[in-house]
Amino acid sequence: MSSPVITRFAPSPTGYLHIGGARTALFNWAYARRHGGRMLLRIEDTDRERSTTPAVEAILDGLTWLGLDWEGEPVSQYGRVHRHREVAEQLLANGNAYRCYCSPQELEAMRAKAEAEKRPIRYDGTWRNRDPAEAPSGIKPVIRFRSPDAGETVVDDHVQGRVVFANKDLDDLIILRSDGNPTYNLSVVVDDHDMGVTHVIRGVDHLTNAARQMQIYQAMGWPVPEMSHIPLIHGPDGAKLSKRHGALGVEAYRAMGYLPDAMRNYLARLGWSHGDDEIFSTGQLVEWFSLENIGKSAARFDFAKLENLNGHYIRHTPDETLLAMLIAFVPYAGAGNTLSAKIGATKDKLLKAMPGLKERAKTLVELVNGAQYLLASRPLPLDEKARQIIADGGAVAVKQLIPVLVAAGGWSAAMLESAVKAYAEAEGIKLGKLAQPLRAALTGTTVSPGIFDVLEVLGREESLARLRDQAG
RNA sequence: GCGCCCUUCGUCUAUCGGUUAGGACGACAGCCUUUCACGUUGUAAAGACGGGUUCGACUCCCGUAGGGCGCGCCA
Repeated sequence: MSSPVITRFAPSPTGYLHIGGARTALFNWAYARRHGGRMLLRIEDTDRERSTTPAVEAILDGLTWLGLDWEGEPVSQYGRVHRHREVAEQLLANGNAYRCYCSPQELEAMRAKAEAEKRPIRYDGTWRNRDPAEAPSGIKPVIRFRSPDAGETVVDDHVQGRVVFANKDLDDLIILRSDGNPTYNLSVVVDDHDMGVTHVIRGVDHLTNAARQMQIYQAMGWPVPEMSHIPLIHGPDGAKLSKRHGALGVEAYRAMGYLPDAMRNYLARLGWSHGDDEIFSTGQLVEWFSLENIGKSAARFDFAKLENLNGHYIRHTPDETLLAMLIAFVPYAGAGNTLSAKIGATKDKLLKAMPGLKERAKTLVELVNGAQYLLASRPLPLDEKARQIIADGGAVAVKQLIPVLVAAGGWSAAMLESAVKAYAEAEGIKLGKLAQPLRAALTGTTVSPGIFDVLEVLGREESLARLRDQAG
């Protein structure tokens, strides 16, 4: 029996859960599920300056919204500093680490010089073999890991393949800061080891770290977990994600009205594939997921495709469920909470209109917008100009009434206009005759997006019925 | 600058030496619908470039170009 799979998602709480992190979490989650294992959650909060509690909450929220659950309580990395220090001391004791008394200024100068001379930017090993007796007084040392200076370190990665690093290119990294706090590469190794993580799945930006971490594993005589470094997600323009496009937190996607199911499906398909399958359930994802089918190149985030998928999921969600989702969504839409009361009060009508509504919406935002004609309070709020137009009447008024309706009731202009025209044509009557029923629409009770529904509001049910018969 | 990685339609991808290079989104055109949407049919659209290896390369190797990531007392 092989040991159970344990994966982990280890975000640093310096901001929201961004889209790349969400996908990393999804892959870790899917892999663990696939193999009947567990996914752990560890908050990498050793950077006390930048870690915040709201960020932790945002991450937990995001994961929960996406439906990605983890095993047990989230582990605070900072809560384990004592253990990290202990390991650093151990490394020091067995000669795999040493104290370095270089000041930050010296290091900065070292980097600047290397850059000016177009040499690789690395720590020069000043204190590597220097007698600690020469240590300047008053300077608190850091502890550096003694990286092997010859040979190579090989990362056998499930996604990247066999990646070889020459040890001479890996300098002696700091594992314990002068203030006694551990740094990332040490903490990760210690935690992954102590937590029994068997599979590390994270972004390729950690590939070089993987090599350094392997050296620490080896120095400690610990088994190295299976590594998988997944490609990054780029913005639509191929460049790094920026705030303007994909680098939004998942809560932004929730606010845009995307469904978690669609999100999961889209994210899974971004960089991973199962033949030609495009739309699949989470169950299928779990059943099919494998590291081997993760591509190696970065993928661009494509809103159009996400939107299409989301429309699919909206259409295939049962009306009652969708209504519930809509109600739950409103507080996140940022449109103001007055809507939520209205939706509550309009539940029955909404549910009735849902079949027509959901076919036309690609996001929950569009769904709300499409339902405006139901949500708008009657009589519709009219400005002075609109009032005058209504007071008038006659043929000209129809064309003027349409914009009023559009503005006041949330109809689509194109839809309403063509509906009115088509209706007049079908009835063989002049457009002007419709002024009165259009006025009624402003104070009436209900309409829905299709032409038949708009006609309903015009109060001509009998003609409507006739048209429907004609249509078959 | 040094190291590592990547490169198939506009985008996400399939292909794991032999295919008319397939699918999806998007685009365009038609059908359905007396609107919109949904649905549906079809069309255009790709192996970065140059060398090898091979009977045969999108697929393997080398180089070039382009892109990405890393090189913090950040994670």
